[in-house]
Amino acid sequence: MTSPLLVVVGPTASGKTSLACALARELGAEIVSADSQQCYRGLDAGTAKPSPEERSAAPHHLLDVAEPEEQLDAARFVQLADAAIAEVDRRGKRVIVAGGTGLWVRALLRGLLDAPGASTGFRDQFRRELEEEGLPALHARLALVDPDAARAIRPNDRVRIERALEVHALVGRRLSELQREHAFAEERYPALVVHLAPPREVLQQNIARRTRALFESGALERETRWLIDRCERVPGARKALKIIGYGEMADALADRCTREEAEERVAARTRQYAKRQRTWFTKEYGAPAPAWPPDAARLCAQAAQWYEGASRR
RNA sequence: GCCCAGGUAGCUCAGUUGGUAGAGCAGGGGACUGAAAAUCCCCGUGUCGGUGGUUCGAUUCCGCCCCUGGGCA
Repeated sequence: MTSPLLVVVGPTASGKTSLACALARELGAEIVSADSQQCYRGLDAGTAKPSPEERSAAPHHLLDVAEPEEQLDAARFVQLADAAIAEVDRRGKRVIVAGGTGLWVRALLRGLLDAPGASTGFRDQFRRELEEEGLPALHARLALVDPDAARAIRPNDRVRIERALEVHALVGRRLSELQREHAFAEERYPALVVHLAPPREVLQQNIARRTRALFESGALERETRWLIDRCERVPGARKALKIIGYGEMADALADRCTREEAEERVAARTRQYAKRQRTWFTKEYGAPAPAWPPDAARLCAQAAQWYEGASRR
């Protein structure tokens, strides 16, 4: 009933898209994207979304499924991905999951604990309290209701302090307890994970080249102008300026910095992001094979055999 | 040619009333259960431009030299 998944993960600019497309073509598969930014409409070049040509070579799912001002979270992603996988499966085709958002891939394969999503009411209140009392007071409050969570969460990590308090306020149970019970123990899909990780120099070159092209082509500027215009009309769209590239380009357009500074900043943030991804995926799926570039034909044969075995079970 | 201001970490700079120096950024490592391209934690030896002098001791004070800005000729 649960279809087997070939999962391609790796840092940004590691070649996930082209490998996934090549495998999809050979295996007659469709691709489900696990990317927390490419799911938004209008943010294309800036998020390195697969091009129309790539998308016509292999059908992609979960790209362009939300507006930039909407918030797609990990739980919603899992729902959408489950539906997409089921639909592809129904048509008798194989599924490849490709993506760089570690939490989303983990949530898809092993589930999330059972708790409500973000509550705007709670978060507005939290923001007010944060201003009035300061973060240390809120961390101290967490220590009262959930000492284990308070110990595990750094006193400066406002995002996690907020979430832990939120869960406690909403369901009356400790987040630390829910985490202990869940422990990512679900096995939602049989999965073969391919962890792509180019050598550092290759990755840095790819990032530099991609960043250069983003600025040179004018695509980032065009998308940023569109986004800025949207920010003025649609509440909530501003959060997209946090995505690597758009905020920096917005700064350059408003003369808060030069284009060169913006480009350097974008490249640096991308490198840092890639490093966080490498850390996550290495911990999660082990160190990648040192051989580079990956042998697509061999992977393809392996994958075909694996799909075979997995669906026979 | 003269005058002024500088030359300290990969970059931008702080500092040492004389006891060989530290921030931000970059860089490296790590954490991560509905914001995750987010959020957070840890990591700082570098001929303190060169060379003489004064001194127990100079990156710090003095002389000369080199380099970079700016001004005057």
